Amino acid sequence: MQELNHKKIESKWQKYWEEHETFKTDVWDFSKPKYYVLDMFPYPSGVGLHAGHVSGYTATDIISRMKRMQGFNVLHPMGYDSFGLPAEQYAVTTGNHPDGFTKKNVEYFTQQLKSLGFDYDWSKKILTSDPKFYKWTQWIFKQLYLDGYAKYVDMPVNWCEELGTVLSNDEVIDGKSERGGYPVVRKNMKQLCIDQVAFAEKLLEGLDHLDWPESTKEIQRNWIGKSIGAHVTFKVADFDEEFVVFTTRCDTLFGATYCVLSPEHKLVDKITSEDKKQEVADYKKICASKSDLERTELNHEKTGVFIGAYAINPVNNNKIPIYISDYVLASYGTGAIMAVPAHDTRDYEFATKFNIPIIQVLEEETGIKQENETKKESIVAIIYNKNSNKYLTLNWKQMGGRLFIGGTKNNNESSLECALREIKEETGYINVKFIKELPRINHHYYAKNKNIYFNTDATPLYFELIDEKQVKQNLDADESFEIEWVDAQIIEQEVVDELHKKSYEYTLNSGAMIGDGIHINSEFLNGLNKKDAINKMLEYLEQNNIGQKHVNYKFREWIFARQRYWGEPVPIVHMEDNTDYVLEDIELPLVLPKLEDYQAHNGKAPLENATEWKNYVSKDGKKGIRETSTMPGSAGSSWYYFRYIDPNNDNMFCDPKLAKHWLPVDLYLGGPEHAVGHLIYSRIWNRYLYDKGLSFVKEPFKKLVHQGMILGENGIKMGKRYPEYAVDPKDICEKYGADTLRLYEMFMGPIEASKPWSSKGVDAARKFIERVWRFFTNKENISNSEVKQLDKIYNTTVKKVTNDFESLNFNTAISQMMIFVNECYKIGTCSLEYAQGFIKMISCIIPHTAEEIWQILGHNETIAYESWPSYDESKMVDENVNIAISVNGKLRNTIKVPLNSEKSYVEKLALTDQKVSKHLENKEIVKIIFVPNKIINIVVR
RNA sequence: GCCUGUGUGGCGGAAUUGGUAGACGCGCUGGACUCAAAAUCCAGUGAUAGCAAUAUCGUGUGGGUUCGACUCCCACCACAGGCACCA
Repeated sequence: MQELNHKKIESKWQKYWEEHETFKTDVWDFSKPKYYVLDMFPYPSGVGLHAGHVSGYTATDIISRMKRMQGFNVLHPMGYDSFGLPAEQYAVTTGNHPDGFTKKNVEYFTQQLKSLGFDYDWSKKILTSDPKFYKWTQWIFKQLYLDGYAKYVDMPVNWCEELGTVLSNDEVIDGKSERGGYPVVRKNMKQLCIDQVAFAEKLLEGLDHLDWPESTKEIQRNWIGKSIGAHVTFKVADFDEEFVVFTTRCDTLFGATYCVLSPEHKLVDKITSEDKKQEVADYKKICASKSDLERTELNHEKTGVFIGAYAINPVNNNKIPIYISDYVLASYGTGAIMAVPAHDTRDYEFATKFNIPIIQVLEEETGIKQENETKKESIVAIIYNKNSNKYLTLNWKQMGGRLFIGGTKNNNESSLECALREIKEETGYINVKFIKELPRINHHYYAKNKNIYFNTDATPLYFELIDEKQVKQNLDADESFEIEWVDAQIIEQEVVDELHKKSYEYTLNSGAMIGDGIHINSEFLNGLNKKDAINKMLEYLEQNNIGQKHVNYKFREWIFARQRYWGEPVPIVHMEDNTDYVLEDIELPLVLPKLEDYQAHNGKAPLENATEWKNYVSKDGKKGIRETSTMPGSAGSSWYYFRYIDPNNDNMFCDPKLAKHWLPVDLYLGGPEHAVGHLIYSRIWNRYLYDKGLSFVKEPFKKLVHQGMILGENGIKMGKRYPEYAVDPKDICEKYGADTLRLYEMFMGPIEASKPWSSKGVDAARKFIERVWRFFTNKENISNSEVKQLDKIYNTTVKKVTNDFESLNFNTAISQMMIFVNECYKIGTCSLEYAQGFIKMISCIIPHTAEEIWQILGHNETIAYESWPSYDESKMVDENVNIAISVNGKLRNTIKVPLNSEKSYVEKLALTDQKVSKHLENKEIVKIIFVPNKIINIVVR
């Protein structure tokens, strides 16, 4: 028997596959069902593959190998997302064109991927920075532009005057540029954008049908941020002006007591009163110098300025003040809101700070509504003692349990007066400090002592105790309770009355009532719940022409231009006559010119320096300047999955017949970090092409799986911080072989989980491969006749491995294969048939070793196209089966009985079993539960 | 704060239409082989008590449903990821 020499074997088979073009896919062969399995293509950095790449690529490799053996025509391609920052940096620092740098890295990457034995069809390799590829990136962009989805839009950006450039949010710190510390302001500028909002609804709808991780779908939904509401128009008092607000709660319009415009709102300057001009200008200045990040900072106390103008509430014609505040974002909705402090936490905060009236228009309802109720108004007073951290309660014992102070209002008495009176009468405390009034509650209850059903409008009030001073109580005859100070825990456990419980809950929240309830103070909405009231109000708004239903998205324009060199040139020319000209198809690709200086100076795009290149003269002699921004990194990756199918087509981005056959991608694997970037952009581009009839699927990626991170042996992310714990796949490959690395990474745990590296685990993987090698290359172990003892384990293994591979549970598939090998060792022999079946399965994970064993077993051809093993269910069941006997759910013994034994038979054995019967002594058997072939449970008393 | 996910031996991790918790691997212990070691093969290995048979406990915490709960329900805690004044 020969030694397992991984270096020899691996290079031998890699050479074989390459020479025989084993994995070349004939995309025009439609005779077999297709299977398209795709990895997120890497950025070809100089450092090469890391351990995380290997786990993802091995997973798709296993699937593609299995599918091929199952008779699918498999497409498993690889390429490089080769435009982008590191190559740009290289150009800037060395002054060399990034092309060579990229080519070198691509070569290094490809060689590494080949050394891992992945079954990529390298004839389909693509590079996004290759003019042959980006010709079509430009072409698709052109279609987007011609169809109006790509356009120049005026939008607010972070502008730094000194640097002369636009900065992204994370490049701005404390209102100053990260580099240089120059002031940054928000400014409107023309930007080349793609209107992704136009696809929002289709993107949301598409998510429902995708086999993707729920978390990723949720991230995309949040990102799109759909909210259904209404636009409502407010007129400005004393001006011939109006503004529109977006609200999801138009049912609360009667409670709108002020409006807020974002400081950037275009109406602000027009309607600000003379005496407020200075204050408003100052406030606007402060806001402009803040970045988005700062503006949305946590625990940021509300600020704002009254601008001296009033709006007219369109439903009741009330004059309400207009403020500006940075809690209203210019970029969301209409940049203006109606504020309903009673039912919105932020508005409540603002209103209490600026002493703006709060009108409650929704009341929660507690208790059960009855016929013939007596209406009344009442209060609930909650008193908190700061010093003891306790609340004052009245313990009514059998008469009603633990309550706060409650009482009915007298005529013309305010809630506060009533509360103070009741506190004094019932408890004798006189020095309490009023903190706040909480939302009113509509409560139904039955008063036993009076035999009356009441419906009370109850106002909870919150007080703090100033001192312990008490006067004599003044109780009615039917009032009998103990006064007790208790802590929050007791309140939560013992205050069960719905009204009092709810009142207490309100003390814990902000003063705004967000929940559902019935409308009050709202004229035609009174008595309706939230949903009905929204519908009725929408009807009213539309009838009276003051608003209409509106759907709003957080999703914004996708800025599609960067002031960088190493990206696709935008095929647009700004002509002398101020028109924009899009290049003809024949003028594509618009090739990126070489430059002497690749740096962006003063925020100007490097291509500004390409003087010759950027000056454009059309056939008929018209002059213009080319767009000098380049496309963002995500452009090429938004459609590359098309190009793999037809990489050399010069007439089209992809032949429609091929696109129709091969898409969607059946399995897409890559890191979760692309959840909202690449994975949304790809869906948008595909959806656009679908609507245009150029793609034939609504969604490009049918099933998506994210591979988890491989952590260092210390459980921390590999990287610069702990270089001693970083693992380079190259070293493992060298020392243990690619097969060991592949097997180990698949055995570590579930593919989606992040898991720590273990060098012991690598040893174990190598050990298992050697164990397989030793057994199956030893001719004495392989029998030409059947080995019946292996029937059950073999068939079970084939079934489990097949299913586990299919669902990407590679760790459990491997463990099952280990069980099979253990069994082979135990028995000492294995039939040729089973040995071959086993080697076929494991060849997906350790292809080099498996090919070699396959050859030793007597084959001349590659194992890659052998048919996948099948299994026989009937051979998977034993004649006998173990049944667990439990007494009151506790396991007492297991017995072996014939398969499908009757209950009566098992019951008799169970009851007379020695180990079991002693647990039955002196007990009465209540019942016996029997699950065939599994368990029998005897219930005793 | 909100959304999503996770929580099981010394470690990586199995097991969910509710039915023998801890598969498989690592580590550890013992045995065989060997002059010896490595490698290999075999056996054992959740905790506590006990010589043992065995008993009790045990899937983040506390309750609940059930003959029976890692699995279902309620509340809470911890960690990870995402969003965050989105009207």
